[in-house]
Amino acid sequence: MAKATTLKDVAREAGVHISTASRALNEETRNELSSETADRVIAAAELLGYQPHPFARGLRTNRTLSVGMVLPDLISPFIPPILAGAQHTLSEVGYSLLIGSDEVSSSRTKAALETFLDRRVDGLIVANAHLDFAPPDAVLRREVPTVLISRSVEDDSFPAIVGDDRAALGLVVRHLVGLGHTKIAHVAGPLGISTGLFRKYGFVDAIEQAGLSAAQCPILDAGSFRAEDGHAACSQLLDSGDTVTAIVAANDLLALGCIDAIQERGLSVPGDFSVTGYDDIALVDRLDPALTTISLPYEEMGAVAARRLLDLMADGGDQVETPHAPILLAPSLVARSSTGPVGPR
Amino acid sequence: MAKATTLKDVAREAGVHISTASRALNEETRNELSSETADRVIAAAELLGYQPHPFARGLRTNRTLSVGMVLPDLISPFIPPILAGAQHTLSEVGYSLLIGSDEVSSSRTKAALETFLDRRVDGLIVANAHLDFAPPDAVLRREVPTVLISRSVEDDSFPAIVGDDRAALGLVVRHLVGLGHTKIAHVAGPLGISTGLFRKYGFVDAIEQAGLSAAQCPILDAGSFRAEDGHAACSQLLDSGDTVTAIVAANDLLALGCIDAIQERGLSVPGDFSVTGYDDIALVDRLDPALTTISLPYEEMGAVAARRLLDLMADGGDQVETPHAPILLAPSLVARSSTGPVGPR
DNA sequence: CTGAAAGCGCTAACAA
DNA sequence: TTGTTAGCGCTTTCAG
Repeated sequence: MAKATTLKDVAREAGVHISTASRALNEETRNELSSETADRVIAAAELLGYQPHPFARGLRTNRTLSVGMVLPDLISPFIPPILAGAQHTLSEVGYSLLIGSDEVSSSRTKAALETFLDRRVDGLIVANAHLDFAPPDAVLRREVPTVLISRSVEDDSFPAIVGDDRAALGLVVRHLVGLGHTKIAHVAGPLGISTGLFRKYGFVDAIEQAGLSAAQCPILDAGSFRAEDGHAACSQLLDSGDTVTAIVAANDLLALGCIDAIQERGLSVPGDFSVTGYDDIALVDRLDPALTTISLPYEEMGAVAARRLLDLMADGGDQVETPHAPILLAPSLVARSSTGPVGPR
Repeated sequence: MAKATTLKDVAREAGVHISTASRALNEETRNELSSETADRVIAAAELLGYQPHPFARGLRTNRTLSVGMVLPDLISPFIPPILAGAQHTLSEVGYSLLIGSDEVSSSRTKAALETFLDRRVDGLIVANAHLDFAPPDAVLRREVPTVLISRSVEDDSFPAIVGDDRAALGLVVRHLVGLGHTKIAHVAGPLGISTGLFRKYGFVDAIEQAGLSAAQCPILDAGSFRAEDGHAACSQLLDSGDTVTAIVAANDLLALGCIDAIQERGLSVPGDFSVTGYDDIALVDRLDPALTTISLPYEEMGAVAARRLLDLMADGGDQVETPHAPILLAPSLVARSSTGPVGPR
């Protein structure tokens, strides 16, 4: 690797002292110089293809212009848009994004976080949703600005960007009630993950708001967000002889598993049961039946999180200690053919 | 931000000189010390929670332990697994991954690449597939180890990890021929992108290998990888009165567009036309008809690329100049219900 | 085996 | 307006 041209080279080329060159190349200090020398230095830098060494600079300024992002994984359908939103927002203002994923293990989350801390990132975006996860001390001590995505923390001690699960479940339940359903089941996701838990709470709330009988609206725990577990939970429901006419699943995959279980028994969706999902992942609009689901602006979530983080970092050391109210992003209902009026069954 | 403990602190705590502390904490130089002092330093480091500052180290060693990855976008279904494969492989050996996406614009690719270069990444993974893209000089001059994904370059001057499009199209065409098809059309993707172009070449080859008449196997250019363009290309084919019985699309989305166009005309898949896709994206197995397609080990592609890059970086400055034969990853055919025997039509 | 000292490339006081 | 001088935290000769 040919060694890069340094500031010293530029200074020599321009016939000035190295510190003069530094000032000329730095927006904020350029006005301390005569425009002639400044121009000369800039020309020299251009000529030599000078690029400041970020490490040398960072060593002085204590900033890395990088932020770390921890994700539960890279594959789940709603993750890439979040990543994209954050990446674009950050790169526009010169920040680089480091990524780490934990593959659903909170020990790896911690490891990823510690790697980022070691690398002295200027900020952190944590999209890990495990409720049992405790961040490293340095994070807790607010030494590095941090925002949460899809996860709120009990004491609001960090800014959080979350989908409004309560509103979403309200939309879903009202949609079903509008179709005549009064006995509605919920197939819940993993309750150790905030999205799983909060959607369940949202469901309970929505049922109450709608004036339905909680006793007639059972909740099944699928324990995960996978289709097979939705299938299992729904099978159990169907075999129990329960008389619900609609099933609200905590995400799209669980909903697909439910539909499988229903169809396996020779029953139809939405003829015998209406089923709803959550996330509006790709191609669920093309399935038969097309899935009624909740759409969330995931890309915007990433972007909002990044902007919030930029604000935080701009505030510098004086971290606001006051509780941060979570920023809720509005969901929308996408009604398709997996839901319909209550049948005569 | 409370200032972190430095090597100097550790040295003072252990009662040794700073350089001694450095040696004790460095695997390779530890044996130059008496094990007692070494242990003492290590204990002190542990006690103070010492973490070496990567910038200070990087400034000396000229290594950043980071690699940059440029992707066409973050959303396309086959991208996240590639990213995941690379990320895991690299993080296991202590490298961090910086990501940049270009949103299908080669100017942004260049910008991303230059950002990475400025940040002095130790290596580069370029998954950008634009054939008209010219990398920055520094990359061309081999100043930083680089591997390509899903893109091979004419002169084999960079190692490339690619799916074996030729083999894949061979599988597809033989599958169709096995079902009795002899007139097969190809709906090609964008020809300015290597995957689009090479799949087209692969199709032409496969037709020839199978001994079919090229004249009876038309090629339509969809110009993109989107369903709507597949729909348009296929509509044109259907309206032209052509007598093909099977359609090989360059990716799954194009295939779905083709199926739409066929069904709109009251025709059936696979009754009247067999249709194949490419990529095996999520949920195409649940569509009606379920899509026959090609599955590629995308996660492995990311992992292989990362390993290849690690090798390259380990080789240090002495970049092998000899041409690098592309590493081909084997595709597999996933036969589903969108293909069937030639009908009586 | 350990200490001294130089310096990676840059910025930020402080002088002139 | 410009130059001088210290370092940022670390590794690495070079002495001892």
